[in-house]
Amino acid sequence: MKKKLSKQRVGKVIEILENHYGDEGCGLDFRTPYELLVATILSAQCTDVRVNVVTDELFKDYNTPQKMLTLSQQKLQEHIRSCGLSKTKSKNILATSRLLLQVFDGEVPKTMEELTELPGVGRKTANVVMSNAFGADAIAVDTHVFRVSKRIGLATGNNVLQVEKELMEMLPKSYWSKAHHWIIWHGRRLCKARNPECPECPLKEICLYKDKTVAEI
DNA sequence: AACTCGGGGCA
DNA sequence: TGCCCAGAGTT
Repeated sequence: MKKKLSKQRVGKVIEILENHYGDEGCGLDFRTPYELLVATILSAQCTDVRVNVVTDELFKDYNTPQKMLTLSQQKLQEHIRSCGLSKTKSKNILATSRLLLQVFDGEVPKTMEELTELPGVGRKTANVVMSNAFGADAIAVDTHVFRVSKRIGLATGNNVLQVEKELMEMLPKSYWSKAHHWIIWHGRRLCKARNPECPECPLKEICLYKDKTVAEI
């Protein structure tokens, strides 16, 4: 039996998150489509803070497919070492850059189908590019968004597709991008997968998950 | 659905 | 030391 979601409640949750976080934690949405694509590939199993440190340096000289391909895989691997999984990621970034030049005329494609064809680009990365770079009607659901949305009562689904659909239904489109950031930031800072800091949480009065000390989601 | 990739931050 | 991290690909 699914719990019913109320738009009124959702509005309250978003209002609280906005007042609490505002412009904090505006991670990966300020780059060009290519930079955003590369940064998001790098973000797998790695915190946004580390991705930003690495890409701030990397993109000074290598912010297009052409420039990226002047790097050997070995050299790129050294640049992105601290993001982890650097062997796979460097290989995928170079293969993707090659495909962009050979198949997509040097541009980042604008459909989910084409994006997910690129090596190292899965549903989540494609979604981030579609929504953040091209303003498409999409909300990227990662582990934080999935967990936090369910805890604070923005979604009830049991997979990312359901949660994505619910969030798009429950949130005004003008808030999709901002809400996405707030939810992720909240998941990093307080609503952590394990040992969430509920006493510090601005949502503790209305959260469905309050007072839990062990993660169940 | 479960497993692997992986270096660095933090307890 | 051991655990964890804005996922993707393979089996």
